[in-house]
Amino acid sequence: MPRTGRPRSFDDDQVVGRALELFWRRGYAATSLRDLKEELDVLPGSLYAAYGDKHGLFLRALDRYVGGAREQAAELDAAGGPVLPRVRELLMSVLEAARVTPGRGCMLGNTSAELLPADEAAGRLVHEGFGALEAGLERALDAARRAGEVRADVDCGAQARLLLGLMQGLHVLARAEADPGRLADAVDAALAPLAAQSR
Amino acid sequence: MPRTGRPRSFDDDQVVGRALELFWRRGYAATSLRDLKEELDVLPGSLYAAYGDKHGLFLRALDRYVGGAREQAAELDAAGGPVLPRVRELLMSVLEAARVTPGRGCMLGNTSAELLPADEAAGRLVHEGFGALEAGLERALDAARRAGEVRADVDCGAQARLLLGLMQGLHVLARAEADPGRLADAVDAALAPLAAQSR
DNA sequence: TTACTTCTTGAACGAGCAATCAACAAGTAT
DNA sequence: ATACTTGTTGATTGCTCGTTCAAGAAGTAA
Repeated sequence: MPRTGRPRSFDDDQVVGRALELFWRRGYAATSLRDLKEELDVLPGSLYAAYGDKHGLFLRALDRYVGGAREQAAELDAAGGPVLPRVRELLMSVLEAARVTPGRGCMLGNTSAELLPADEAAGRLVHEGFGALEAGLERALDAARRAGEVRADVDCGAQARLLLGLMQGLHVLARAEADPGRLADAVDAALAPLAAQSR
Repeated sequence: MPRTGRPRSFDDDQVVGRALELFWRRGYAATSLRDLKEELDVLPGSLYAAYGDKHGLFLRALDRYVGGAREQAAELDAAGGPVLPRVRELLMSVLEAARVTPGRGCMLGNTSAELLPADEAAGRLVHEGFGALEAGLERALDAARRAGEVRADVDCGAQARLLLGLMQGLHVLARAEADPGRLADAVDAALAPLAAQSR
């Protein structure tokens, strides 16, 4: 069935992507429609016609971020090979991101701090994102345990929650730290007890 | 030297305390002067005369929170006796607080997410608070190591940063979790490798 | 061409915001 | 009592916010 009417003048993917960048960097409330209009080059009326309201656009952007988190989680146990280095890389990338792109943190954690638990729609997406990361970590650790890379007596579920918690905490701490790299030894301290060969 | 002029009609400590409660629960931007006026029973003019502006009052409230964090940190290695149970209690209290008082999190983490690194004055206070907690944890673990409660090969500084990171992460995760208690096993997973007698 | 549908445009709306200020009140000092 | 200092009061300021809307533009359908 052919569509009728004037065609949309902007690219939906691109607008949601740029909106994500803004909401990620400045937060929900601190990002005004004026900011969005100037960064996205889309006038308020069009934004409202396409996404309902500011909150609707935010949810679209957050949903895209959750998709990215899902991909990151899937990569942890995608290919074979050692898992712990990939987990370490994921956590270290938090500190590296804080160094090269300060003041962004994690969109899930930011949203959690700013809008939860009041905003239920956002809460569902954040919960989904955290759930994907936790499940990805647990699957990866479990596979590593079966492969003998991780000690047999490790509770992979608990460890996954520990690592996810540390990851979110690093995002928070790194914001207040002039040199986020100072926190790197905490990552190794968390991973060391997992390795099968050590100790 | 005796003071002259009309005496202040409100109690400074009480006002700062209630302001902290508001900023803690709702965040900086989301707490309006109208909210403050109604909760504190102090009119805008008086607030500005006493604290300069909204941001000044916020810094006073944040400073008080930092003082509380400092006390918590000091209690970790104050009296003698086993340290690990007290550290465990500190982390578990995060989950308990999320259950009984949902949506508050940690004022340091909240401020970090909302205002850092842009707000330098707030940044100094948050850095001070995190620093006090990290130092308190490290001192406590170090004392426990000397007492034989903690394994001799533990890097107490790295562990302190790990535990502080986990603590902040739990604040973030607990907001998105219907049952924060689900995260308790992550706390035990973090502490288990420290204990001298285990394994 | 004409009718119809959808999207864009940009000004405008009411609401809420942080902050101000002149008039007034309540103390102290002499 | 008078002068002086500081605090309170609450209406008001200018501004920014998210949102709306009527008019026009750009496409399809017949």
